[in-house]
Amino acid sequence: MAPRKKQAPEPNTTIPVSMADLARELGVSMTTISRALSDHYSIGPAMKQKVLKLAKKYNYQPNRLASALRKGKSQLLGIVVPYIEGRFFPSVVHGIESAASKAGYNVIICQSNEDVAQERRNLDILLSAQVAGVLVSLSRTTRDFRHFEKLRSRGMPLVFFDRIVEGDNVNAVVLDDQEGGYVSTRHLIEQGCRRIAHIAGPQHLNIYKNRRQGYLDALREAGLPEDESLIVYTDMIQSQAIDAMRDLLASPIPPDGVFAAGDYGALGALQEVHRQGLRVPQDVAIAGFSNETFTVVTEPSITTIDQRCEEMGQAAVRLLLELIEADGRPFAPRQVALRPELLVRNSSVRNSSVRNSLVRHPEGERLVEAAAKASKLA
Amino acid sequence: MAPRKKQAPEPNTTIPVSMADLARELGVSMTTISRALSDHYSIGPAMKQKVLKLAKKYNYQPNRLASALRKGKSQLLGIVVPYIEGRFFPSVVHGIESAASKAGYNVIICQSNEDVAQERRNLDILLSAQVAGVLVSLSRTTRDFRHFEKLRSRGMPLVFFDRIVEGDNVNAVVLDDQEGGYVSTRHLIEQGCRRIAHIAGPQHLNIYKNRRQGYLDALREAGLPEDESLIVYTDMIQSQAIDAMRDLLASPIPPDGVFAAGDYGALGALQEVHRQGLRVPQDVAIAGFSNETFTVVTEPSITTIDQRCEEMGQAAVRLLLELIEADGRPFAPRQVALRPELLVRNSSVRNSSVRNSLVRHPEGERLVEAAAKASKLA
DNA sequence: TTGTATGCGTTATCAG
DNA sequence: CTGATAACGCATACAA
Repeated sequence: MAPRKKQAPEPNTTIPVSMADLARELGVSMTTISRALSDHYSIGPAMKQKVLKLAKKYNYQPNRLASALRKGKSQLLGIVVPYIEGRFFPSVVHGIESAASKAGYNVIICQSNEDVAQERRNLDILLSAQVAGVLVSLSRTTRDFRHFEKLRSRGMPLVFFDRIVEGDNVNAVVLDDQEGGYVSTRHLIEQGCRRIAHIAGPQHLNIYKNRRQGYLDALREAGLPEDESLIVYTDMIQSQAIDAMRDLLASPIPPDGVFAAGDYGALGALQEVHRQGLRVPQDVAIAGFSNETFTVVTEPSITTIDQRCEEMGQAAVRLLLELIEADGRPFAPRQVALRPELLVRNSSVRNSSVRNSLVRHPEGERLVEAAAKASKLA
Repeated sequence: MAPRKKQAPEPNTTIPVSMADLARELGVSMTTISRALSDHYSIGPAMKQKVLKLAKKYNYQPNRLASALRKGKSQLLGIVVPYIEGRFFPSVVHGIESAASKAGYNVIICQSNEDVAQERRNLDILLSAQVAGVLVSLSRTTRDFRHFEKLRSRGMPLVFFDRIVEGDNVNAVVLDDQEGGYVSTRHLIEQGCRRIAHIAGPQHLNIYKNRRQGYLDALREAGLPEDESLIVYTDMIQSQAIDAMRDLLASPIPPDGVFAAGDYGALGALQEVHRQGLRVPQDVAIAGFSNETFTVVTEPSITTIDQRCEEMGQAAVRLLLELIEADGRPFAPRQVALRPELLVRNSSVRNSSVRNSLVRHPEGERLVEAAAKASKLA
């Protein structure tokens, strides 16, 4: 029996209306109703109008569950991210939701909390929910990828973003970190730096490895020596960057520029340079990576790389929709690498004419205002 | 006809298995399968084991769509937020998702982009998706609340958070902003400030109105005069706060403390005080609001109010689940106000002994590390 | 152009 | 304790 409440309903309670109800009211078949509502070709315009009008009158809401059950595909996309915090993932999710909703899809969001087991469970849940496709950014503890095999065997469209399974048989969207390291370093070189240090992150993580490689590429291109003593490996946290910078400044020939593979590294470097009474960017120019919110509020503001978070989300959705539309037909997997954007700010600009024009760093202000807007109600 | 592909399936493609399949294989009825899987009381333990084993063998995944369709309720919660960016909303969503998934629910997330029309559309979509309940933070352009009436008439459980519909006939979770303004100001008073300015936000927004009221409460309690010339109204952005601070410092008796109703206000104040060669906190102590990420990286770090974002999400889910479980039975609406947490940092601590112990501001470091962790892969 | 009939996968009811 | 059956709301193959 239907679980419809037979008991006396609450005072102002409306019971939802179904296609069958509309059909009965109009004295036509459900088929007709269905066709009118889904804008099927074989439907008389007069009939269609009548149906639409009645639907509006009764405030008809299609039941997407029923539709999805029947069609075997819902209008839902699943997202699995390690967590929804910090600057990066929320922005990507923002991009995903926007792109998805524009295409008529909604998103179910799951957090793996950096835990493979939970990642696995999330995938199962999304399968159960009959989502049309899945977007995944890997948990840090994921070393074994069999659970994704399961999705594949079920024919579930799958796109990775940011933290991806390496290889050319997966669909994925990433930032071109190597390019990011390259343009940052080249920028420092263009500003006259000749001895550029690198505050590196953990090299088992691809992003940091690639940023370092980009740094080396730029040095090589400029004919500058690759000096391992100028590279300090850290966990990319502020305190370690401070130590790193202290060591670098204590060396016989201290650096005149620093490319940090993360903004917290750049921040630590900036603080230590200041502490030693040196000037940024005149004595040491600094560039970071990730466009953290704080990079525009430091004194001076920090040059950094924007990771195109929203674009990443959009690109991932685009790819996923293609995959969904392919509907099981052969589809050549694609890996998309987004071009990072160098945001030049005061921590790196030595040319004074350029510098003056940058003092107001408009893109920075935009960022600050956007962030202020984004922070609660402000 | 079922849309099951009749064409030759892809090489390693598995077709999903249903209860009917299991029933056939075991030679029992679907009813039995259903009961075994849903742990119904009237099922033999032997039978149950057999079924569970077979389910595992075939990797059975229940179809939640079918279940929800039949039961008239899904295991989905809907969230409508203005956007997923900045510090606040992502954290709340994080809290919501965690609490929901712990209770066996998943969340569909929708952005209104500060647009009532989209907010309305989102609610319709969520109704269509047959969610079990809805969590809403109002768009800024929402002045008319009839669309929520529709949810109510459908008996859809609804909880507001942060940006709520005022009144005691709604379920809502908010931060106690007045308390926040109060404890911040009292803290400044305890640090010896006797002339405390207030950088206020737009007063048509409740949060800012309430923070201002809390500020006044603290002054009154301490017997300090309420001086309107010490209150500057801004849109809570950095540039306006700089101007505000300049004016305040130019007055005949400049303030020795500033409570800003937002961290961007505190930041601007800090910068202007420094620019004028004054010291923070010795000459002017400063406190902000919202615990933005940058408040721990400024020099000095900024005392602020934590908004309990995650707790807010959790509380909202708790309330919503109660509502869902009440299942239409009379439920007295409840408004929950979370206690804000004062985070004392260097911008406000004048007592040197306390100050030294705070130089490392452990909660700040935790924050920084968490943020670093949260920023991409770091 | 419209109608009839059936099934998607699950669960509730009722009878054994 | 188990089974047969109907129904949730919708979409489609097929007949008219």
